[in-house]
Amino acid sequence: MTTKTQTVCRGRPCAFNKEETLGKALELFWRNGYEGTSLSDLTKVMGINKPSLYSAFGNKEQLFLQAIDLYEKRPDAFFYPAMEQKTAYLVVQSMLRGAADRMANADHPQGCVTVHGALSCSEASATVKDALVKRRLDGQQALQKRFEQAQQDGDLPQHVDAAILSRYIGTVLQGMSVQANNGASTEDLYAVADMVLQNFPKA
Amino acid sequence: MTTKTQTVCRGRPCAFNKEETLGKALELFWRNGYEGTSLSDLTKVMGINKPSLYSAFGNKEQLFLQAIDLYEKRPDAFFYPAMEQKTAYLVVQSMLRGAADRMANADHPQGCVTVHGALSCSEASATVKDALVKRRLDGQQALQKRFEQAQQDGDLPQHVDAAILSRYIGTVLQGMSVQANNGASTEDLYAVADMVLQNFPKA
DNA sequence: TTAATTTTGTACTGATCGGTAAAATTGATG
DNA sequence: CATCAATTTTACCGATCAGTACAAAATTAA
Repeated sequence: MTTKTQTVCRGRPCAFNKEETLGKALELFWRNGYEGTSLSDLTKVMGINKPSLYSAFGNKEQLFLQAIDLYEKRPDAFFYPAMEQKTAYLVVQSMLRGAADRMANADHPQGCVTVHGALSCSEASATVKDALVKRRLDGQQALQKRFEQAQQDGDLPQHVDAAILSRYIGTVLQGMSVQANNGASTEDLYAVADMVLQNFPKA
Repeated sequence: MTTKTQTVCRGRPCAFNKEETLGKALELFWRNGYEGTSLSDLTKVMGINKPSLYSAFGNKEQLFLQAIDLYEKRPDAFFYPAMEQKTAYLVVQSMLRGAADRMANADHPQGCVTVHGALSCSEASATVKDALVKRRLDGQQALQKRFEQAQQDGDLPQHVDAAILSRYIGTVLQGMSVQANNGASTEDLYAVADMVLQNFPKA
């Protein structure tokens, strides 16, 4: 158990910044998927050798899971932060526009790594696939809870089924991830987002 | 160039039905993706040896592309057939309900192989990924043309942007594929489809 | 029967896969 | 300076990857 910044430790100090290195792994997994990324690719991009990678992150699978953790916590994550908007409409607006901005951003791979990381894979990688499915379902459920809260707050009509609405928004977000993979621009995705927002149930 | 049924040929006859065998390859690619499927997996499920596979289908990449061709032409394909409905609304209704039915059908892998086959992959498989992107864009463009026809027919309002509407529907369909991968049932997907249909622009 | 032709099963190729053993290197501690 | 602990580099492991050489088997044509 090593802490990220160098704790006062004996022995040779770690020559790389763990979080920064993990970010490079994330970028690679994001672009090429879990099975499309090899350890040689990883060590090359991360700038470390395999034994360093294994001692710092465990193995390929654990490295991936840690990269996904970083993905959801990184500064320009948009999903969970959007949940803090004041009304259901504003939550969805922030979420869809955030998705349009980020998913087609050329500074990093297109789409969402939670969708692209391991949508289909061999049975050997089932653990990773299941972890991503769980992330997606967790996000959807959190959104459902947010909609239920909005109904209590009075900014989302009572007749709306929060489970179905959150599934619908989740569907659009995941579809936008595929669209970004198709080469859709932020502008293209904004148009889709607006279409959803125009029909969003009003209080 | 061998034709599918046995042409009158010299030499030892082919011991397997090419299209049927291709169907088994499709099922495997569909479930595990292009890179998640190995030649050993393929030969095992197809019931043939590697030299037979190579002489009949070329190589792994060409086998995949032929499997995708089969996918779009198989009896329970839903996308292009839906295009023949009489109005834009009916086209979309048929498309979304067909997707809900087929994508969560337990008789075969969930979702759409055009989305799941190679969403992310190593650069070595870029050809396959690009082929799938092209399929998705082709489908979306065909839908756009259908919407433009509907506007001429008078069953879709003129003010609607056919390009944006087709992108929106494509987004939902692709999102439904991910939802099916998450374990969503046909019922779940129907609810999403209904949500889209309720807000679909009326003539 | 024999020759020609095609597919079959077996066994193999070099390359790469994820993962690790072992020794050299680095730095803090005494 | 010597000791100890951790990380580094180098080299390797068995397994699997996609793809193929080759000869036995099966069929038609002569």
